[in-house]
Amino acid sequence: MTTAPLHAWDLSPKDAIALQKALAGAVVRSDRFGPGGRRAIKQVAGVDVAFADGGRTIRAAVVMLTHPGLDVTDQILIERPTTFPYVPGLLSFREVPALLEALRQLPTMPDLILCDGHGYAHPRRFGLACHLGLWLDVPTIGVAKSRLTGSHDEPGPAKGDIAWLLAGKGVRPGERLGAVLRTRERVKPVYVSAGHRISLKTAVTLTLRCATRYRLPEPTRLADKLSKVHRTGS
DNA sequence: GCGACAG
DNA sequence: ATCTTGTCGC
Repeated sequence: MTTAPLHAWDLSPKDAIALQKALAGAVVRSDRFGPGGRRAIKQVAGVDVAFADGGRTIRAAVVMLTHPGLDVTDQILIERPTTFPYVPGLLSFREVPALLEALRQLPTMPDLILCDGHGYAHPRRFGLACHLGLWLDVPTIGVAKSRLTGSHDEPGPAKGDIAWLLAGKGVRPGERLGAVLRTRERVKPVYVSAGHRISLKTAVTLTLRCATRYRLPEPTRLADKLSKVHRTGS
């Protein structure tokens, strides 16, 4: 096998997996906000994508909000051809390129990004949130709606209740990969895991802080809504 | 070999 | 993810 380019998105599945293994070790899983590593979070962004034309077009959306006020300050929506198929475990190669194009159109880079998908809770510990965060060197959190890997018990029924997502057989079995968090009473929980430059504990705290009255935290919920806005409205 | 499998 | 209508409940 040839050496996988350290910065390319059009890789074969085999090379994409090799790249994930090579970059996983560079992900920082402790709190390092801002240039100095301890700046306050004043801006938080949510990102998500949707597909159109039977999957041939990918639409990336980013919504910027103030923190902790959660007032929307910027909204970006871009479209481009889909270039990578959906392959479990390789989601970042399909969505990150479009997300980067949308994020670079923001007037300023956010202090934190909430992603729709897993971060550390990934077969090779390199989910979409890790990949995007490492690429931009910005703190990121993975907030997924369903499980990709690992096992867990059912969290309590109250808002804020959690259950740990634990690794199955493989390297470090039983390792804590993320948290299954109940963001609203009696609603299906979400899976929270660290992306880049953040600890799991802080990821859970911030996700909960952004989850005001819906199952999904505001940044991600609004980005999801924006990505599905068809051309006609404004 | 047989399932599982983010969006 | 997307394809799809109405409907039950707070």
